[in-house]
Amino acid sequence: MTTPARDHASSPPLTEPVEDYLKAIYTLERRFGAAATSDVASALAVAPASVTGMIRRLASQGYVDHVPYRGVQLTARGRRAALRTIRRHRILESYLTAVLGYPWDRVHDEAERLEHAASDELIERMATALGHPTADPHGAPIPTADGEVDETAYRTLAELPVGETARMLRVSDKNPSLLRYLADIALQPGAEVTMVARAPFDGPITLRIGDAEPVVGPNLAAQVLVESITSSPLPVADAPSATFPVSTPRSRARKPTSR
Amino acid sequence: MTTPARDHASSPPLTEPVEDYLKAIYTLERRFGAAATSDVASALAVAPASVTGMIRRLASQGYVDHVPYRGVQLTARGRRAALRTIRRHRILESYLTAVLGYPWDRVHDEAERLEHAASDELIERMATALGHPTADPHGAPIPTADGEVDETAYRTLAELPVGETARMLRVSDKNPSLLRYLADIALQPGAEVTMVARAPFDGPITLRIGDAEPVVGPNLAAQVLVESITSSPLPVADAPSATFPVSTPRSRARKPTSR
DNA sequence: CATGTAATTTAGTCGAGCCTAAACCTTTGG
DNA sequence: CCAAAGGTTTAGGCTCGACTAAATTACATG
Repeated sequence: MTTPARDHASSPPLTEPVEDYLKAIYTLERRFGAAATSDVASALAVAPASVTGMIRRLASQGYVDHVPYRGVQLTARGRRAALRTIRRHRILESYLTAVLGYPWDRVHDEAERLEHAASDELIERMATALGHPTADPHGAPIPTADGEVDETAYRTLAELPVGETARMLRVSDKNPSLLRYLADIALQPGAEVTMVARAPFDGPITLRIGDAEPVVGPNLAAQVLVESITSSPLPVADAPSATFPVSTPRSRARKPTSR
Repeated sequence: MTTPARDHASSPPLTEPVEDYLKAIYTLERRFGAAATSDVASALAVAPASVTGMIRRLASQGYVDHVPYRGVQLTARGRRAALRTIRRHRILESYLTAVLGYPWDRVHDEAERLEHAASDELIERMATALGHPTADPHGAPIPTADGEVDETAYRTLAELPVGETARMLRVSDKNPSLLRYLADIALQPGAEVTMVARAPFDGPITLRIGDAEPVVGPNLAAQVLVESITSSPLPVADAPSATFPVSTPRSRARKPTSR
């Protein structure tokens, strides 16, 4: 052991913009395999040229691999950093919702700012206070402190065959009015939803949630992730649970295939 | 009423450094009547020339009045901004201590970062959760949401005459090891302390706190603010209070005399 | 009252992140 | 297969907040 390989030493602390870039790249990479400059730019509301500049810096510090004109991918180091920020964000959202009574459509912005300022200690205290939740209020899985996440790709509600019932798992936290509407029709993580009918040509979709039969557009349905309920009829609501759904644990993290 | 005097409209949001400068200037101004460039510099660990630069900007935006070579003072606008940040800081400290179990010697740094990121809504939710405390864990008064603070200048423990008893009110939150020591000898806000003896020539000071008689240096005693107990014998501890002392309300805010 | 010292300000730079405009690849459609 | 269209990068600038070094002011003291 010459150099003790202090590999994941805490590194110099990342700036706020850097954390935001890494988070955005992580998400885009998950979705498309690599993050395009213009997608990062619009995710961060920044000019494409600015992205190129930042990417150069990130690459020089070993957070991303960049093939000019071809997009970026996170290195292991970059991935670790991104997941750390995402963990903070999701624990903050969980805490704000469960403990401080924030409505689920308004936690995102708050968490977005706090995630850069909160110490590891604070985050872990919050996680402990919550009993180490595995998902945030929108159903997004919370990475563990050492960078494991469930990255399973679930189906969207739009893809659910007519007649089938599924459990609502997750929705993006970024659209407050969508979230308010979903709360209205009781389509929240943990809820059971049945595909009653789907009009042709991307027409309206009729669901059953509890006793109600809301009709929603295909765009909305495409934003909601679900998991088919094939097995047990229904194990009832899992507990006298609070406002905040502690989702069932899902499959373990999985390293991205390096193609 | 022509122009509705939207005087304290929220203004453009302040940057982190600006909030830090205003806070530092506020504190120094309270202590010395005006803030000297070099004092601001050392409070913020920044070069004096940097302070001059920032002060120029703050003055041009109406947050401070600057007389070159003579120091700065906050304008009403600057004072409002400073107190807003201070309120955030102190509520955060209170919350972290009372709800999340932070020890009082370690809340400062965390609050220092969060105070720039937390929204008004978050701060008010925390304040509500705590029952709108009037002082933080170190005894510092919490400004109200509309900028009122108790600015009474209390005596230090070092000034307490021999034989007199006082109530410990406050100590700076910035020195963790001092805070740990104070906790050791039970010298915390609300505690009763008696001046037993004071050795001459700034010698050691003997106190009585409960049944113990700790001996402390004059430097320490000078950092602790107290209030003489002249009136009632002692109204007992005010409640089955938590770890966090909700100090008694003190006299109202008072505008600084403009000399 | 002159002068040395300490505090303050000016002058000139720098890096981080952002911008616009212009040049440059890649891809795709004719 | 060639050219237009998009996406990407380069070039050149800007602001904020910091720095050092050098000039300037205020003040204490002999």
